[in-house]
Amino acid sequence: MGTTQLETVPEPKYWHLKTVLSEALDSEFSVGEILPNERDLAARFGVARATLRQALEQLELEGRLQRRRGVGTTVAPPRMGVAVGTEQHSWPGTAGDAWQPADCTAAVPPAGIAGLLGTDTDTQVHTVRRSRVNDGQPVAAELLYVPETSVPGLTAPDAPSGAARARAVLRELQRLELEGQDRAVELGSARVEDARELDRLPGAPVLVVTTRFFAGGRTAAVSVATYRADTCRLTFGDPDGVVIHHGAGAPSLDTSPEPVT
Amino acid sequence: MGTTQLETVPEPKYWHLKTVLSEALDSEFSVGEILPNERDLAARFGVARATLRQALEQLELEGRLQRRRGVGTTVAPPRMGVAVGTEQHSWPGTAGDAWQPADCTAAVPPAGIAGLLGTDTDTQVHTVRRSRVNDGQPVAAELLYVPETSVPGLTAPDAPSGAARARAVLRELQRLELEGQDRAVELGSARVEDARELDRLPGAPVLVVTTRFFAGGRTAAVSVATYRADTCRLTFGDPDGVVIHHGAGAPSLDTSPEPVT
DNA sequence: AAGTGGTCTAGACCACATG
DNA sequence: ATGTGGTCTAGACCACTTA
Repeated sequence: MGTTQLETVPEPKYWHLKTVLSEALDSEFSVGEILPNERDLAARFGVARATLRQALEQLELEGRLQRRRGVGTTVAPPRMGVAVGTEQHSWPGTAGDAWQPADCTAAVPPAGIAGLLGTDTDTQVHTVRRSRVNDGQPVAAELLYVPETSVPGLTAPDAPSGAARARAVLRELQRLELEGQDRAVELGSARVEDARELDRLPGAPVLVVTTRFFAGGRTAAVSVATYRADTCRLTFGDPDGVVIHHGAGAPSLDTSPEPVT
Repeated sequence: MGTTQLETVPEPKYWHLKTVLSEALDSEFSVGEILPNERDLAARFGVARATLRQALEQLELEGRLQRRRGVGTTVAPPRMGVAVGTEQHSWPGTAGDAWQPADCTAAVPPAGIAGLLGTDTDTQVHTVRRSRVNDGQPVAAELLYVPETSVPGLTAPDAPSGAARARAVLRELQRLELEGQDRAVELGSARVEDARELDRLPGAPVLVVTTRFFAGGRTAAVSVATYRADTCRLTFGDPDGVVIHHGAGAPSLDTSPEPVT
């Protein structure tokens, strides 16, 4: 065998493809530009469409591309920084906290949430749906679970339904003294309802931020916020932009205007 | 048409499969148990292997499964909570901060990092590699970028190479007064080197935590830490466990012992 | 109606871990 | 040597958007 064969471990095609495309995106395309369709791209690189799609999926996961069925694949803008830590030590619903209450129902929370709240697994709690919009684009959907004992002013099922009731629950929360809170971030996939609200397909990758609010010596409320992982970079502390980290190890500066309040 | 046709939008097969498997995992399997192989599973459900794999991929993304080439697919334990916010306002390298210095070289950082540090795009900086292990399992790999001006005690290229030099850089950092820091979390995919260290395949989903350290009125160091997204839940604030959020919307309590620190 | 990305199939071969 | 998951192919059809 006279061939050189330097590659002891040949790189998978889709990985190499991803690298090539990534460099092309940096040099030959600008934000918002549409790429050739998948069939053409696959033919151009001499691979099957499934292989090309594997590369595109990774690039989308890293926030480099945006794909929309029936439309095409476009070059995504840099991820926007969304402040998560600045409202520290304040209740949800405080004036100008970037969230917009959408709805409120009484429902039995998932078992895990009930455990955090210390309620029975068959006890209904106020369930407030809120959504967060940045730059005119939906970036997060939230479910806020508030036991009825946390907002005694509303125990009777008299409250109006929908957005009005949501605002009422948030208003009652403000009356409590917030003693502390607690956050966790993990990767998840969008449930059907969240996906619709985030303008993504079900199963799309999301960053799930779970926050516990403490008052009166116990957990007074739990928030589960799902952020679009492709377009969002969660910032804690100073709301200044930080860095964009491309998976390939070539971060670039984020110069977006950071329009968060 | 006399058929019922209630499903206006038929659910994709892989999505339904994922739901079925998820319920099976909750009821019929225990942590660590190995599943039947992909070919058998696909046959059992009457789908192509690629379709089954699409469902398994999602479940792995959500931390429910662990797949290892040549071995098989096993039921993953609940995600472990790794504290990210507790060492707030302390330099990296402080005693018992869960990180283990591995190496240090002088290298030109990626353009984005250079921008954050305010160095020229062709200036070398100390680049410290550290790794973090929880429960005997690698959970994160970090690159810490320290401009030579931040640690003037080491400007000469006399320092020993490798781990010793890494410790020296960290030690010098402690001498500065930390004025603040700044964090951002985003989704990324593991670079080849990180993947090897995290015992994952390249491209595996990771949570990238970028931290800026401020001292002397400027950015004195930048840390880019990549955490395994499948096994880790990043906790901020109190190091107590929070919640596990299964993508399907059925969170369950995390009862793991939280061995942080 | 045409064009896009999303889903699905039925194969094949490869890299890796284990016995 | 065997069995596992990982990669890849060449097609097909579907759901969605836009014109």
